[in-house]
Amino acid sequence: MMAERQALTAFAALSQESRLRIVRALVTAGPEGLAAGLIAEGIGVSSSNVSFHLKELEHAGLIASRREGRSIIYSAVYPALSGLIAFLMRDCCQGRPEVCAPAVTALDACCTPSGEIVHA
Amino acid sequence: MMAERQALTAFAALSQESRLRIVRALVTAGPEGLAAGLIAEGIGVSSSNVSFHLKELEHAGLIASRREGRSIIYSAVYPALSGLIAFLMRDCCQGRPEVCAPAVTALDACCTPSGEIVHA
DNA sequence: TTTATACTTCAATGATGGTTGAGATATTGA
DNA sequence: TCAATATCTCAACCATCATTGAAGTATAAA
Repeated sequence: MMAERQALTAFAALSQESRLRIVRALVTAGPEGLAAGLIAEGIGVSSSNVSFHLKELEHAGLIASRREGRSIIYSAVYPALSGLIAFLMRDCCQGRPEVCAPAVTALDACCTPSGEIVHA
Repeated sequence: MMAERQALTAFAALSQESRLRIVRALVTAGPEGLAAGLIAEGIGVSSSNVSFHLKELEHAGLIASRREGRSIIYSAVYPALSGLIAFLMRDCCQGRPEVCAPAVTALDACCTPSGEIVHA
């Protein structure tokens, strides 16, 4: 059960443009993750800057890192994201599931890559 | 489809202790909402302070307000919360649903009030 | 209309956060 | 070992945010 302080740290981490883009990139990249250099290139910031933000995200528990050769690979910590969602929506409907059902549906849809397939 | 800027504003709004408590209180309160005074009392801040934070949350689109007599009633905007979750987890699993399945489960469980029932 | 209640607005203060660039550390190949 | 690559640490600067208290607005009751 995620604590309030943990949730606050996570939301603070996600409230900055570069960091939100990093997390989105790692969420879509999957468990294999991405090297710091690739991330910096992808979001268009300096290496020192991406390093700062990666540390923030790691401290918040949203991403994890491992060394591979001279690269450091970062990846999303999916359970932390699940926990955050659960914290936000806990006891959301007071016995009225129709109130929070759209949220469940929205999350279910996340497993359908890149929207256009929905129209197929 | 939620835009990045909208998500950033929402996460920034949720990254402050008083505001996170306000949202949690309104999420559990349900669509009827709560009067500003009750919210201030519940989280233990001054009326001027809760007013400031309620405005922030309203600008972020996470809560809505309506006047009822001399009270102003605030309530959670559930679709905004769903949208935020969807934005964060979009394309999360790259064809591997098992990666994001725990998030779906966590959210499903939100309709089961106060956690302990999980152990039953 | 006067008084009380419920909230909001405003300005001033102190605290926190983001960016930058220079220098340091770690790994690899020549 | 030397040089190149990849990333991190640090300090300084500027910008943004939270809190407070006083004054203002809106509604309702006496």
